[in-house]
Formats: sequence, C-alpha cells, structure tokens
Amino acid sequence: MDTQKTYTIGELARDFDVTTRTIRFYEDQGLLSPRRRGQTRIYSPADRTTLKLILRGKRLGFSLAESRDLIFMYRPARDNREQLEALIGKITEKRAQLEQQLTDIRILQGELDDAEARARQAMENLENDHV
Amino acid sequence: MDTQKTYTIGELARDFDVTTRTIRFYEDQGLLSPRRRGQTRIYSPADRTTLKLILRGKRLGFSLAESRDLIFMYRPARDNREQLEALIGKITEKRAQLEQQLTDIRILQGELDDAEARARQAMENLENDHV
DNA sequence: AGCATGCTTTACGTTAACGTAAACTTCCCC
DNA sequence: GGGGAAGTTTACGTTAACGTAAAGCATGCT
Repeated sequence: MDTQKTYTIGELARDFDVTTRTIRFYEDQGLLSPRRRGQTRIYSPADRTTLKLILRGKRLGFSLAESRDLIFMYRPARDNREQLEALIGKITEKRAQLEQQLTDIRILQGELDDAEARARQAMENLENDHV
Repeated sequence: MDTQKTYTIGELARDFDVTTRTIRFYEDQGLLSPRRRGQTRIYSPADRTTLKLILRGKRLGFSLAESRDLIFMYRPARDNREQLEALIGKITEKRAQLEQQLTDIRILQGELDDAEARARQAMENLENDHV
C-alpha cells in the first residue's frame, strides 16, 4: 500500500510557521530532497520529520551544517569500520555540547529567578515609598 | 580600597578564546563599556562577567541583542512600575524558551543514544560477517 | 637608536540564512 | 476564457557577527 500521506510545500510552511523560501533553501543546502510530481515538490512524512529536526536544531542554536550532520548521524548508513568510529566520535562530541548547554541553561534559570525576585521586591518598595 | 583586579583586552581574549576584534565589536554593540586609561581599554571584573554572559548566550544560540537584554535584566535598574512589569514579562518569556530548549535537548540526547547503539551494532555485524 | 609587542582606529570583506521581487506555468472556478 | 491561488526558477538584497588589513601610537628591551 502506497498510502503514505504527502504534503505540499505550502502545507509544511503553514504547519511549521516558516516560509516556502526557507524550505526551498534547506533543499538547496542538501537537507531535504522531496519527490517531484512534474515540477512540483511532494513531501513525505520522512521529509516532514527532517524539517522538524532542522527547526529543533535551530532552537538550540545549531547551524544548518550541524543539523545536516545530525540528520545523517541518525540515518543508518552502510558504513565501514572507520566511518562508524568517526560517527561514534561525533556523537560523543555532540553529547558533550548538549551537556554544556544543560549547564548553561540551569545557571541562566537561576539568574532569571534572582532577577524576578529583585524585580518583585522593587515593586513592593515602590508601593511603600509611595505611601 | 581601589584594589580591583583589571584586565587588558588581550588578556580577556586569551582567557575566553576569542579575538580582540570580537571584544571590541561587543563594545560597539553596547554590551561592554570598559574604562579607559588614555586610549587603552581597562576591563573590570564586572566587565569580565559580562563577557562571560555573552559567550554563554552564544552557546545557547542567542543573538547579541538577546544577550544584551539578559544583561540588562540582571542589572538592577531604577525603574517605575510599568518597566518592572515589562521586565517580569520578558523574564517569563525567556523561561519558557529555556524550557523548550531543555525539552529539545532531552529528545536529542535520546536520539544520540539510539544512533550510537545502532552504530555499535553495525560494528559488531561487521565483525561477524568478516568471520 | 632601533625594534618588537600590544594597544588603537578606520574601513572594507565575508559567511550564513534567509527576504524580496520578477516573470512564468498549472490548475481550478464560475 | 479570464481571474486567482499556489506552485516554479532566477537572481539580487539584507542582516548579524565578526575577519582581515592598513596605518599609527606607546612602552620596554638590548
């Protein structure tokens, strides 16, 4: 059964809140390669997932090159041992980067807590000074 | 006692592994404003901390504008009520963004685990096929 | 004195990630 | 059959975040 759902570029753009230009740009960069019906691009659920991965990467500050690496990391490839070892090395690096980000986020969260507390305190003081 | 440690631009550049151009650029963008001895920039511990904040922001994918906002959020300012409420609003937004990043990171970590497991499996298979 | 080191300003160059506009086809609707 | 909506290609424009180069001052060796 070839009953896979498909999407037009406009649908994806709406669903993910990006422009069609953006989606075509990602294809240009080798991150997407949708089928074609004539000239028109037809996106599969897998393409949709890839797009989701790219946008998640963006939220974490990754470049498109980094996201492409991640995508190809996740896609199983018929590799020889060297390639597999290189892959594992890259995975290890990414993991370290994510750990660093976790640390950064936690610290920042704490600082936001402080900042909010001080802001609320300042508002209370305004009240009192005003009285 | 005015015995605060100070830094030259070159020292900061080495310590944080950025170029002096980068540090001057941040000043240009209003993120840093070091004292001067004549022409020469003199950085205080506070300036150093600010630079650290900027670089942490970069690791999380923040633009310099976002980092500047964060810095001014953290610096207590003599504000009126409207400004304080706006500040609290911004803090709340940032918090939501950080939560999203946490979610993204956790998912990605899981995917990296999968990818590594598959890579190791593939290596084992290579061994066996080889025998 | 001469020269290296490290600071300064000024200014043009570069890359990533799209935005924007123009000109064209295809399909659907009434 | 004449719009209108959504797709296409081509191509130039834009912004952020620096890189790179040139030319000049100050300081400290040797």
